[in-house]
Amino acid sequence: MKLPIPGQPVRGSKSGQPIMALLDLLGRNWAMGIIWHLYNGPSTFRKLQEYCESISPTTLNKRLKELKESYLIERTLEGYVLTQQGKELFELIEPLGGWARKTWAKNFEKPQQ
Amino acid sequence: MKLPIPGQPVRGSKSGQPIMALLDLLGRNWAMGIIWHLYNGPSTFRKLQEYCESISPTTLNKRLKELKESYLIERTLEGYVLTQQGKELFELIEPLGGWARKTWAKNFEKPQQ
DNA sequence: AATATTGATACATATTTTGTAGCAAAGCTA
DNA sequence: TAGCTTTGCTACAAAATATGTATCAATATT
Repeated sequence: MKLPIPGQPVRGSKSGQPIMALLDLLGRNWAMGIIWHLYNGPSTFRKLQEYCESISPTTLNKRLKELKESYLIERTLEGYVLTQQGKELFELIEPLGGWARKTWAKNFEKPQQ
Repeated sequence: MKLPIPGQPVRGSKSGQPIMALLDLLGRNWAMGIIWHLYNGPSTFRKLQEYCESISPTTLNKRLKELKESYLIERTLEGYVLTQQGKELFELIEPLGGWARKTWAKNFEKPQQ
């Protein structure tokens, strides 16, 4: 899958508006999950495989490459880590957690008896 | 593709933590793009097809169904619209737009001469 | 009554992901 | 130093998804 690059055509925008490029990147299987997990600290390839419970190594490797090329993660001696920008991005996504739990999940609760 | 429901196993979490269910849902092709476009107001199926420049009707229809069943959009006489929760979700995602443009996109600019 | 628009479906093809196996490199252990 | 283990990753077939084009029935418009 082609790396979505702001300013170049991406899925959703021929002109490659940055937000569309970002949504294309983040909208790929597991991309946000990887960022989510890495916020807790460095993680090895195998640890990420465990965390992301059903990711295949092929896909994990593809996502890691894409996120690296997008300046969101990097590989260090300790394993994969978020870059400064990766952390910023996580912090933007982070509020979804509380909302999902406090608001959205309520829709799916079984009706009380 | 199975609808990800909080509290049930989803990609990324056997226990179906709400955030994982949400990331699974939003991580599907075009899901965030659809929400993004609908924030501007009601839109018909055909309009969405235009906006989401290369979505196929099959996929659009699938995403619309999923987002409806997830209480994020609904169909009215005016077309598809965000529900209250859909708007809340958009507002959580919205800051990504500015960040993508002001921070992230800079990485990809051609080096100055 | 004829035409256009809309929300969708059918279906073949293309793309992506999974799942399993396995490999080479590096680190430990005896 | 010879064997285990762990790690990051690749191969590859099978399964799941998405695309692209055609088309349809229902409704709106002229």
